[in-house]
Amino acid sequence: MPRKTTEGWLFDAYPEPEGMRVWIIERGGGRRSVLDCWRPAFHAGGDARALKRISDILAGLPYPVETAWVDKKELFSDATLRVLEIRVPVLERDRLVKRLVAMEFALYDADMHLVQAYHYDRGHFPLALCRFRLDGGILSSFELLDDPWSVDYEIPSLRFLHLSLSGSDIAGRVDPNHAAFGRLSLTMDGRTSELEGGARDQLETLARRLRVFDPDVVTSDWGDSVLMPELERLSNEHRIPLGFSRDQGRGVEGKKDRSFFTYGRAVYQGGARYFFGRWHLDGKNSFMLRETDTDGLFEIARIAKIPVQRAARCTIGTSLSSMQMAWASTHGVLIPMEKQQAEDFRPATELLAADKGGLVYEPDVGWHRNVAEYDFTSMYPEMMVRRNISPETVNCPCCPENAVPEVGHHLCTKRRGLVPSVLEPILLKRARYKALAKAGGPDAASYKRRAAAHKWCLVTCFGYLGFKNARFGKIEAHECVTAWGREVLLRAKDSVESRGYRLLHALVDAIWIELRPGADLEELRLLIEREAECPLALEGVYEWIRYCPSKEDALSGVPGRYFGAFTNGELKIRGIALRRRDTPSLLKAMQRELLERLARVEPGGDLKALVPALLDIVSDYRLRLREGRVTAEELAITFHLSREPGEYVHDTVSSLAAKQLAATGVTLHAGETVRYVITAASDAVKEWRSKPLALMEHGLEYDAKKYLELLERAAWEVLDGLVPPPAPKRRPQAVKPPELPLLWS
DNA sequence: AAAGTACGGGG
DNA sequence: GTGTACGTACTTT
Repeated sequence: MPRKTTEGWLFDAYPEPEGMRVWIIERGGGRRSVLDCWRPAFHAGGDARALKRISDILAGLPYPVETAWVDKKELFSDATLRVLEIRVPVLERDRLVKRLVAMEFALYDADMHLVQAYHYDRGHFPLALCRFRLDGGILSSFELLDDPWSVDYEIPSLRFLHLSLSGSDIAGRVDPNHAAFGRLSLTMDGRTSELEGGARDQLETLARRLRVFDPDVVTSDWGDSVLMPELERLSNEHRIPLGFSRDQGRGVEGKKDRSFFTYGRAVYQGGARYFFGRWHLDGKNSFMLRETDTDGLFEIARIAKIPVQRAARCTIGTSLSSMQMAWASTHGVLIPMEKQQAEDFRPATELLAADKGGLVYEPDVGWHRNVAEYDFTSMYPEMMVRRNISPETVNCPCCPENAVPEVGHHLCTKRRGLVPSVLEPILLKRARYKALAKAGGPDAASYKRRAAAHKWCLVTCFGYLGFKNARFGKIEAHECVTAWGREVLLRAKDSVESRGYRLLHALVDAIWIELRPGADLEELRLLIEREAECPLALEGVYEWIRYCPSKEDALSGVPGRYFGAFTNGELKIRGIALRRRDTPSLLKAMQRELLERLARVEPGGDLKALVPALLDIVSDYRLRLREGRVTAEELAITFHLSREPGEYVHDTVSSLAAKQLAATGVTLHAGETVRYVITAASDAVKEWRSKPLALMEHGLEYDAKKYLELLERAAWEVLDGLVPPPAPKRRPQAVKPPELPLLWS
């Protein structure tokens, strides 16, 4: 058997009966697969009797089992436990674990994703550069030449092939679920070609291109939900194997589609299609790809040790979980099968104090000039790292004196927590990427996307602490974070006000200060940062900023609704129609035009002087609506289904649009998106009230009166406070959108 | 008046 | 293979 060493990147890994099949992209360009005879380990604890019973079961298994006694740490108690380490063939683990769990044995490290467990155990990660020692087809050892925390790692030069359906995005159709199956397009080396001929010819061409070009990555639009399933069907029907997997012995693995809830909204994920020895990445079914492209995706795969195809499709919570498990695994800490920690009992009064989230002030409603905004950078992760907040460090038996403000919890000072240990390198790496991006250069954009990927990890980490199903979550730890966050903001407020500045607004991790002439911004920043004990950055100085009033009560403000222009002319907009996905793009464009005009005011200039120009803008849009100079695209309302169409109780224009689509045979899931136009908002015939773009065959029909109403509302949202309030008519509140002739004539 | 429903955030 | 916030605005019944 030939022995050799080769330098290359660990490209793919998946289980086989004898171990892990590993694909390597060699520095010289070769693609080869080898077998790593690895077996996963899990651990069993319990008393002597229980372990004896396990030994008996293991002895009766028809395959080889390795066992050893090892000492491991139990995370929450910090106790050392002697446990039985069990190693079995990869493909046997899940069945054995299921059997032992059913017999109520205490198992650890037993339900991790197998490929992730492989990476933790071996100490490598996806896309790691290694020197591999090969013994024929066997991977006998390797040397890691890479570091997941390095910022300037090399990525192998990958061959991409992009698959899409032409005609799948036509006429505002959101995805091909709602359109006919189009023609297949291939893009390689920047050249796109449409496949010609009937299904047979197209399949043969595709199979040939895959074979000849041999891509490492097949990217697609809607590959998971539509393209791959359809190609599979055709491939079976015409008996033309496509060879998507580079591994000749493997087909394509399918995962079922699902709808789930996250951040209070439904998400629909099309069933995944995984390849072997090659990747399939569906750009339309991956949050990470959409947000951060392959730069962020590879970054996540490397630090979370999750295979790239999977990292593309899983939520960041899963990636974060993996980082925590990797940390536990390398630090000899036992990983529980599922979340077992119950919430500690607390008296009702404490619960009340602890349940508050971030601190929120009511802004000083109105238009303001010369305002500085400072943000605490990564406030929650910073608190976790700085204050050592982790599920196992909360209310430890040893440090009652290290109290957390308000909530009645305390934190350990003796033992470094798992969560801060995992977060600290992420915070540092993100800061390095941000600095590199700021420095410019050819890779600046790539660094920026990697920093964005890290940002998502940091954002998620806080939420995950309070998630009841998280393996390492604990609600008390979550409460400590928000409590410290509130303390930081309170200190900042005191710090600002004690220097005689006026605080206009404060929101979780941001503060807005009315500046005095000659104020030293950096001095102020340092002062607040020192007193609040959290890193602070100047977000910018506003030439003007408006805090919008509540529409229920014109005298009170809404914390998250404001817009302003920085002195450099850039806009920051929050909470108004322009920011909402369900606002027609026509109205977004109008609001943006108004705001951009306002942003061009000369320093210290009079905003009210711009009113005539602003009213002209509104008039133009109004006229366009009246004269029909608008497209369906501009009027379309994008609407996110929170349930299946049939489950809606009320017939809103949105649910009616969804129901119409469903009636034509389109299966819509919670979490999917429908775009529609309001055709006749109050028509007695409900199906005539709105129309999905996908069903729009003839000319555009729209409810001009309704859209004009929405337009006035959107215009008013920006202009309120600059133009005189409309005379009250039947409705007494001055904040209601004005009647047309009164204000705009 | 009450209940149903959608949205944002982070950059 | 997983975060069912939480407050506001608007609509339907």
